[in-house]
Amino acid sequence: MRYSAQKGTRDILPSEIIAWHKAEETFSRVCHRFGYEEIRIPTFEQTDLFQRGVGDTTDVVQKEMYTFEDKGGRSISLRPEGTAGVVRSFIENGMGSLPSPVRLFYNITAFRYEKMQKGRFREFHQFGLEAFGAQGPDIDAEIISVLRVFFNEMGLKSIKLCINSIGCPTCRKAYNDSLRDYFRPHLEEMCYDCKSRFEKNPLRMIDCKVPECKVIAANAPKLIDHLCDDCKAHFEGLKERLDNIGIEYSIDPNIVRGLDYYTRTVFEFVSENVGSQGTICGGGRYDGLVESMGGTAVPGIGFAMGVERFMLEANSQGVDFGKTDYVKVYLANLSDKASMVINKLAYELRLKGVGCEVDLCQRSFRAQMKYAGKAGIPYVVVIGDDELDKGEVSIKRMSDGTSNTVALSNFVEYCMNEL
RNA sequence: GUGGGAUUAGUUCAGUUGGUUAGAGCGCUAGUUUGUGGCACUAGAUAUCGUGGGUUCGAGUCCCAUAUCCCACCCCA
Repeated sequence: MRYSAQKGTRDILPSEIIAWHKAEETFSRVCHRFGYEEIRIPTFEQTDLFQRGVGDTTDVVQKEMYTFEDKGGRSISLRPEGTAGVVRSFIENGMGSLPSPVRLFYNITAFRYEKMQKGRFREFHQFGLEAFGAQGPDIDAEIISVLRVFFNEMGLKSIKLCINSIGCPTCRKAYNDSLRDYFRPHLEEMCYDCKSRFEKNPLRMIDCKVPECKVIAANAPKLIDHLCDDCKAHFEGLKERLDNIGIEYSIDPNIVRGLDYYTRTVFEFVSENVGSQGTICGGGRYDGLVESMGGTAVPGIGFAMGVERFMLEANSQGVDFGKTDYVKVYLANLSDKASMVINKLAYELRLKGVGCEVDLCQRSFRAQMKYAGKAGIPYVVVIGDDELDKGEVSIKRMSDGTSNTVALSNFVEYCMNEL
């Protein structure tokens, strides 16, 4: 045990990969069904892209990025999320001139230098999606419904949707003023951090974890009650659309996304079972982001789902991912002569698209049967000198032990059609 | 960044107040009279007991350090 996987990284072994394929395939299928197309973006970008895109003041950028200098002296960072890179690509490739909306999805790894715990890794996977150029709440409802369809297709029940609006820069400014009015009389009783937050970012005072502050903050005005008319109309529009298509949600005024770029709609899909890492998916609108990263003013919206967390939830809900059936038939040999014929047959089967296995370990016949049984291979054909003489083989179905006799000359075709 | 638990075979774990060659289940390999698997039975392989120090006649067991894993807080996906 010389080497072990680095902290926060893990191997996804063959026993798990079935579930991953199912999830990846389902996500991509559902996205395609809505008109989204896949994009693949680089694993690293220049550090500045994330500082600007994700936000200089966020925890993610301040202390969780894998940043290093390359041999040309450039500061490079492994992507901590997908949106910044997709926005960069959108601008760089002139996608603004494509018919709106431009809808993209992705399946990426991302990297955050964090202390690990359940459902949190340093290298982790995200399914994500971004849509550019749609202003109104229809697209908000659409991306939420992408997720609902995905969960439904995967057989997941009871994933709770929480929505909120965090307004636009205009209403946030007004809201900050009313927050200061509220907190000003209580400021003396509050913690050091909150006192310093008071001027800079009173929004943060709301989710302070110090018990005394919590009591005071409980009755603070909610941003959602102080939205400007446009933002309020947008939020009402979203609720109306979700109601219309029958997607349930609850409004959680405490959802404040950790990434700076969000505006208006923010939402989360939360596990109802588990607690702390229960946020399976988070997303929202980012109307100012493209412009702030050097593009034209184009509204955007997207989400990212933590695939590891999704898997955790799927497993705890007992989702059945099925099993693979790549190998259809095992060709057991009874002699060296038969083994030669078998190798030829196996090659031909594989050329024709039938998965099969043969003995590679010089095992006894009995051991070959044991192997085929343990490997879960559904059919076994035994070939020895008798079969070669008669020109006939019998194909045994392992599930019930019954067998069929087939002419050797017809064997490949039989496998292609019947197994 | 703060706090808690753990580390013994491929894996899950046992290991008494410190005392001889460190155990079990599962898995793996082979076999149970030579041509039909899953069950059962028999045999076998595999451990520098996380690493480095220390105490002791003697350490898997006690002490110190360190690494790693797991979990919670914070934050997030």
